[in-house]
Amino acid sequence: MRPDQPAALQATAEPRRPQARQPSTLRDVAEAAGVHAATASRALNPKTQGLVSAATARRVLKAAETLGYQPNPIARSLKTSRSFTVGLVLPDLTNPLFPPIVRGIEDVLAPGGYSAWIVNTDNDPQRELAQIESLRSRQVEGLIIATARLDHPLLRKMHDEGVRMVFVNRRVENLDVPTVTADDATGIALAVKHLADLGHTRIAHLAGPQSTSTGVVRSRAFRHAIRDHGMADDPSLVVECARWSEADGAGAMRELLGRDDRFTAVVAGNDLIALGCYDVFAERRISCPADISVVGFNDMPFLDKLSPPLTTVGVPHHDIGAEAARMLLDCIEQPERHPRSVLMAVSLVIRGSTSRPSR
Amino acid sequence: MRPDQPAALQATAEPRRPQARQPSTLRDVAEAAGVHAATASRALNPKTQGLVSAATARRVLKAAETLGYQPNPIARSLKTSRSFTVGLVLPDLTNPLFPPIVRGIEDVLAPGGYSAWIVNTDNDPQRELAQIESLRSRQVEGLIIATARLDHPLLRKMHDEGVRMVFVNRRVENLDVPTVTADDATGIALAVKHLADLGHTRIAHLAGPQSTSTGVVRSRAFRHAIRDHGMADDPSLVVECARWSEADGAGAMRELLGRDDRFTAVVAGNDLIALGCYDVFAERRISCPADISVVGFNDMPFLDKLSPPLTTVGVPHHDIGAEAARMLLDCIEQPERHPRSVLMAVSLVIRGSTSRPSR
DNA sequence: GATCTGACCGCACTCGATTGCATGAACAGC
DNA sequence: GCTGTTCATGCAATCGAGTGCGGTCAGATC
Repeated sequence: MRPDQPAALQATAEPRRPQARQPSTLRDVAEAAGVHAATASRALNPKTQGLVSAATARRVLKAAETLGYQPNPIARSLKTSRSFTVGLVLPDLTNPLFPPIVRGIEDVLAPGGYSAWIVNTDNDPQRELAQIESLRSRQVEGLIIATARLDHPLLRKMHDEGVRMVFVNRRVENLDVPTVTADDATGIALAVKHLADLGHTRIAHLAGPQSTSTGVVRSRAFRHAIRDHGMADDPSLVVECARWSEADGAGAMRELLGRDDRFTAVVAGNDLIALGCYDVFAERRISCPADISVVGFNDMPFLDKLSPPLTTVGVPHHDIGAEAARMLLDCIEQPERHPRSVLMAVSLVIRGSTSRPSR
Repeated sequence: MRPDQPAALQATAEPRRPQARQPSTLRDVAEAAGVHAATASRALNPKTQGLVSAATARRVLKAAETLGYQPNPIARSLKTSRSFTVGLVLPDLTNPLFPPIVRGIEDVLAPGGYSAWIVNTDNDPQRELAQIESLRSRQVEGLIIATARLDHPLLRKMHDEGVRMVFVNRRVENLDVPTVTADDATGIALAVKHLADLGHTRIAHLAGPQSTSTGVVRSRAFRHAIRDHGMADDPSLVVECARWSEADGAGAMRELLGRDDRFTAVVAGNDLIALGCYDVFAERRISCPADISVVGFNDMPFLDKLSPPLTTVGVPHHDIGAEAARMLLDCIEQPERHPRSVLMAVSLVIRGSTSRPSR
């Protein structure tokens, strides 16, 4: 004590910013309850509560309550090497396909006490590596991956290292990792059938990247469906897009129109590619669906407000996310359980971009 | 060594899952370099590297390199109480307005070595509290908040506690927190001027929630602009939406049509509200823009593909996020610097939903 | 009354990195 | 040859929580 020093000076010495009264720790609780920190720890943890007498447990709980004690997740993670966090690896959050999936994931994780950490890779392997390393160094307990390519050494290596993961939408060739995808083949079959029923006989396909399982499955399903309906499997009616993007969809559509304009309908690899078609239609004053019908895939938000509203294959975004999260939690909490993969049911959403052919 | 035991059995004893050879620690590096862990720590940290001789620093760096050493962020956080993580509090990620903002934030954070942790509140104060507490317990170094309401006790309390934060899009009444918003008033003025120039004389406004600063600023700007153009400030032409949603926008439009259908144009509080108008137009076979012109706000993605393409006020989403992140980093790294707020410039994006009035 | 049992609790260490302090060596100056 | 610096490095504590092990004490048993 130095009574000669003005109190005011002492006060101004420290609190430049109103110090967020630092949260109480386990030791504080222990002290308040008159026990050792170890005892407080056991009393607070349901799994070890039996090691403590009921009376002291109550005292500790009460102390924790009045102090508003919140365990420090960082300290806990350091000691237990658990984080109750999972990583979510997306190509790009601005693709409207993903936010509903994210919400589905979070809705399942939250009740289990887990949270998701979202990163974007922009389909750049460098970025992907950096982001995944960042997630792993933060002790995520598993990863939900939406960026898989058929040939994906990084993911293959991680699988060999025993990293727990679940794929959504896409898979890696010959890699036995639990996966949840839409039933792509059925979706494409529905789309082709719809067009065939309308009377289309020359149907083109703007395929997604053949470096992704989704692109391969959908384009293979397209060719099967075409033949199933007695049409010729004409390779000149299939164009591959390098990426799942509007710009690539537009490019592919221009390519297609350059090759042959006698087709009357297009099955796009996904909705963004279909949007690319719309761009080209606007450019060249092609009328949809009068001149060309278009079907998309995914039923991402707001398609019903397009001009014309896009006919597409509806997939249960939210459920896909939820199911992926459930699968990952299973991997974490019941490692012995055999991993499973699921196909989610799809349905055709018929809107204004498809009609009978006019030619 | 127990040569009597078959090697195969030894192999199967342990590695059910190919153990992710655990990452090397600072002690491993120190040992490899033949120094103490403390020395290794100093050698690896640029700020303390001067305390170590150049020769040992080199040895340590090399050892770290060959071992592929990555510092454990959890242990570091525990000791330094820094996390290089900021929290990002959104109402709902599925609102297409936010993903581009998120990307803007990440683009600024990443070069600084920071990451963002995204949470959704669904505008539910309970959830918001829980999510923010979760973020704070994870030692986030600051928060970027997109859920502010004019009256927001939680945020006010956090500000009093010295929590570093930045608001985006909206603010809290009388709370001096750095904020980055679009120039709402100018945007609305541009919209009204555009409609007035087209010849509209009865212009309605579907206001956003008046519990948000954005809702208040935009509706006030609307009334000012109306008077500036010599029109009557008729309260029956303004309807408030309870939330910034398509459904509420539709409800408000129905209400407006019930009151008076002589208006020829609508300034919607934001794009989602404008989409609600589209829904009602479809419902009642009202033609846009022939019967009623509509202007939105925000220029969220894909509006150009609507039918009709929506005229709206364009805001620099990416830059808003980037600027918010910069401001937060300033708060963190230069606490003495006086906080600033910025208005981002907007521009009118004229598309097909506005035309001269037909009546 | 000595011994045993078992419930309860505290000690001390650990997780991995950081940092104040102390030690030691090398070297200059007298 | 002795003292005083300076620089490099090691020691040990710390962040907050979790946990193996051992100690204490009450009550039961013979």
